[in-house]
Amino acid sequence: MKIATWNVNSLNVRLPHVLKWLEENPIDVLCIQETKMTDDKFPQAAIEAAGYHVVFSGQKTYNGVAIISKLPMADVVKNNPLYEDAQQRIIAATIDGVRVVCAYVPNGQSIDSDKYQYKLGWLAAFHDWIKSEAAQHPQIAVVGDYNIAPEDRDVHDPAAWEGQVLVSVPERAALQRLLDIGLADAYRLFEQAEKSFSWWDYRALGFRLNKGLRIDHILLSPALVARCSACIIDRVPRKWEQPSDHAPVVATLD
DNA sequence: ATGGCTCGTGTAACGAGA
Repeated sequence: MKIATWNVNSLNVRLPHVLKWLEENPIDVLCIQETKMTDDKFPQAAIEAAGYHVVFSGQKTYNGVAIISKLPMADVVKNNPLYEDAQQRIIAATIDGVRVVCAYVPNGQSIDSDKYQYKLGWLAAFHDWIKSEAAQHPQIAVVGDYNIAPEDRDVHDPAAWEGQVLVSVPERAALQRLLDIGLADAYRLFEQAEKSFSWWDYRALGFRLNKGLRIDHILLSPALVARCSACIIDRVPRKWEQPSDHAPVVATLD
């Protein structure tokens, strides 16, 4: 099973990219974030016509998540049952015995913002829910746009970013608490090139100069770590016309 | 240089993203 996560930054704009990428890559499960559309606008028919099942949870303008899967999905959950949230940021499903959680973690905007406090509270509740999900599902993958760069090596210019949102100590601690449940960052199970990122700013030639952050992650339970033979970031669609600012992260489970 | 670009909204700028 190949499982991927990709923040598409508007499925309205990026549906052709998603379909092209699925056509060119043998992906079994693709979790997408920032669909930015209500469920009545979701392009379900186009995705099903491409040979996939899809479940989705969206809202107008902001957020919105979906899981696209070759195999049928069961036990679909939208949002965290432990956390009242008007924003649509989580969808989960069980696929071929694997519990897949697709999450769009709040950005936080800046560390002095109300949105930063929302992010930390959201992450605390997410931790509690994932802990119970992991206890019930030995094979669990918790994937998505975490909006957190785990370490300085995941940041193009750690000095410039020090203490800022996406790299601050409380955010990194929240991510570490998720790992402490027993989950592993699939990307770091393997040797990777230095300066590997999953997001690059649209501005100031961010991608061409590789000024990026690694903020999209695939976290795996021990039973899935045992099955995981590769994890890569696919930079190819970031080079396409009118790209998302994020690249897909792909884990191979044998 | 706290911007740079790209979204949605709505049809002009502006908020938000990261």
